[in-house]
Amino acid sequence: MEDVARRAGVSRSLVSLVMRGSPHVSAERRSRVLGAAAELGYSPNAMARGLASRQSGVVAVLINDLHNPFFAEAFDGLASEAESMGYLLLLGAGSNQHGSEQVALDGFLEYRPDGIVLLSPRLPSSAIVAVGARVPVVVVGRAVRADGVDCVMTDERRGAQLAVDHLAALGHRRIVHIDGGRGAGAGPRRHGYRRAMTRSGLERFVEVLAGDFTERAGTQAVDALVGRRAMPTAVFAANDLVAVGAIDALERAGHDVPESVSVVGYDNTFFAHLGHISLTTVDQPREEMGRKALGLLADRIDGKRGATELILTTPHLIERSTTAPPRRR
Amino acid sequence: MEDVARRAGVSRSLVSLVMRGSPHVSAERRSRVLGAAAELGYSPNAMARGLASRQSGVVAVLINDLHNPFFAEAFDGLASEAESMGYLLLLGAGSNQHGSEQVALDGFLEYRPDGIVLLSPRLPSSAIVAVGARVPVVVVGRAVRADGVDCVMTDERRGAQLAVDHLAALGHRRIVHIDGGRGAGAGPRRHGYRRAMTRSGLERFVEVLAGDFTERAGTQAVDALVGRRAMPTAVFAANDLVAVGAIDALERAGHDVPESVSVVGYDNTFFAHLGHISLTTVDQPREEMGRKALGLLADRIDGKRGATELILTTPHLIERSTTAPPRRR
DNA sequence: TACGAACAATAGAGCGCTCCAACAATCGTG
DNA sequence: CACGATTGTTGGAGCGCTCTATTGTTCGTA
Repeated sequence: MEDVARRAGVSRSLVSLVMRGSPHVSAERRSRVLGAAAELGYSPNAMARGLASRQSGVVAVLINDLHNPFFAEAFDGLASEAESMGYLLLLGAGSNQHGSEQVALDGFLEYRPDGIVLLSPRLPSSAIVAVGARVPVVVVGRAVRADGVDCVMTDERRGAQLAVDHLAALGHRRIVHIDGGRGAGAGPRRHGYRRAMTRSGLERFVEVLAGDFTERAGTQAVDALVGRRAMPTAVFAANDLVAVGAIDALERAGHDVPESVSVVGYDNTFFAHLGHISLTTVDQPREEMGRKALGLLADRIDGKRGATELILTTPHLIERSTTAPPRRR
Repeated sequence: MEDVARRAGVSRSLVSLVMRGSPHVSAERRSRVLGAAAELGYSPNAMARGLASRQSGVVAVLINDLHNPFFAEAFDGLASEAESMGYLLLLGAGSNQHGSEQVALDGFLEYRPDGIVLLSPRLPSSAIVAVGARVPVVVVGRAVRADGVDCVMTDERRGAQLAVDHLAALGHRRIVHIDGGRGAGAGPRRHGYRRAMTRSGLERFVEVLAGDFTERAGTQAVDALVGRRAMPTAVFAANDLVAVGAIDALERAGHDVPESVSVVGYDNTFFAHLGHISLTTVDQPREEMGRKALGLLADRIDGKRGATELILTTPHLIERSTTAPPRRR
């Protein structure tokens, strides 16, 4: 910076102003500085800038499981918004190991990001509250009540209800739910399933199979199901990955989908619409959620808002080919 | 840090040594410092550290298309290796817009990462060479010859040959290739296809359809194909997404896969093995590629190696259910 | 007992930038 | 035409840390 200033015949401060795009610089000097910078191949040092200005221009994003396309799609929304707002995204993926999410989070904090987005975290709420006290946080896919923590999530209960109602309307009664275990949003979906079943008068058919947000969990849950005297006629899976795993296991065991068993997923991730899969599923507006998350964060960083906010997006049922009326006995 | 030092009754320098895990600190003082840090809720400031030490501990990763599961899987390898080496990963996803990859790259450079990993970049080689001159770079999925730039890629020609040979052995002759356009690795795959066709004596059947590494490209290419007097009996797609798009379009047009047309993909991404898709494809060791990329980078950062290196991984054919002998006329 | 080696701890300079207060130059206004 | 207001520019302090050189201590060895 010193060199650029000397070459342009101005002070270091003026170069700084130009680099930050200040309007209080004469056109002539601006172009002289820019010229000198280009000639010298100067690129500002973001670390020094961050240190001096006490803000980094970085938003850290913690992704729970990169393999789930849901995150890629939500990230798209984050990225497009971040780009237009001039934030750089620092991404960390917590591997499935226990506690690794916390480690990644602590690492992030050292870089003093201006804000943090947690995508479907499995972190204990206490950890999230603690972070929220230090830096603005937006949680996606899960509700956390704490100062400095905003949330963006789908109305999961409603989503579950859509799935169950659809199946019930087709005539299904034995509808089981393979849940998402301790994953973000799994709880509300489970509750929503229970409530919807009750509302449809199917309380005695309620059955929740322990799962996880992975394909493997879907397979395992179905494997445990197969061979029962009374198979369910429909499965409501915690997400699309689970659904796909479940379908695989069902067909392997000789149960056609949807002729013999109907399956509904959740998320409407990209592979749900592939011709060969054509999964009936509950759509979440993933990109929009990402965009809104960054919007909330930016507002809070700019101090535009004090009260915490919870944005609830609306789920929609996407009917495809994995659901049909139950087979006549 | 000053506060911690005062509280522990030591100098700032000593606190610094403790925070960096130096071995030349007495156990007693170390625990005193650690204790004081914990009481004060002190967390080191990575920006200041980076500024003073002239290294950031950050590796920037530029991903071309987050939607392609290939990248998520390669990123896994990167992340696990980065974690064990103590690097933090800064991730940027170039959206499909032209030039946005360059913008993201320039943004990264301001944070003075210790190294950069480019996953299947579409950047012009000249841009990569320029970056390589400033900071260690590893390119995955594409060969770039330049100082300071190492590469990790699959032997694409061999991969293409595996696909073509498999189809030829089944008896196919009209084998078309939907290519990956200007995407990384698309060129070598295209060449490999041509060469393999020639070697199998199928030179006159060579036909390359312009594509891209997306599902949509596969659909469009097939749509343009359908309705010809002489349909090909097999399609070699540039990657799994293209393959899946192609299959969709084929079935929609009434051509069963594999009975009427065989399809081979490339990458063996997670959805290729899903029961309903069961795509025959060419496997690339994605995680391993990620790990090796970070290994190369770390070696270069540590100055362990001067010469540039190109790691070529070996592709394997995974036979599943989208290929079969051509239908008898 | 004396001496250099190894270790433990410290002071102080400086990393590349932003920010604040201060300043000169130009402007409009009564 | 003198005055404060505005605009453009500058020097210098300081962000929170690391690093080098230096000093004080303890140890093993002759």
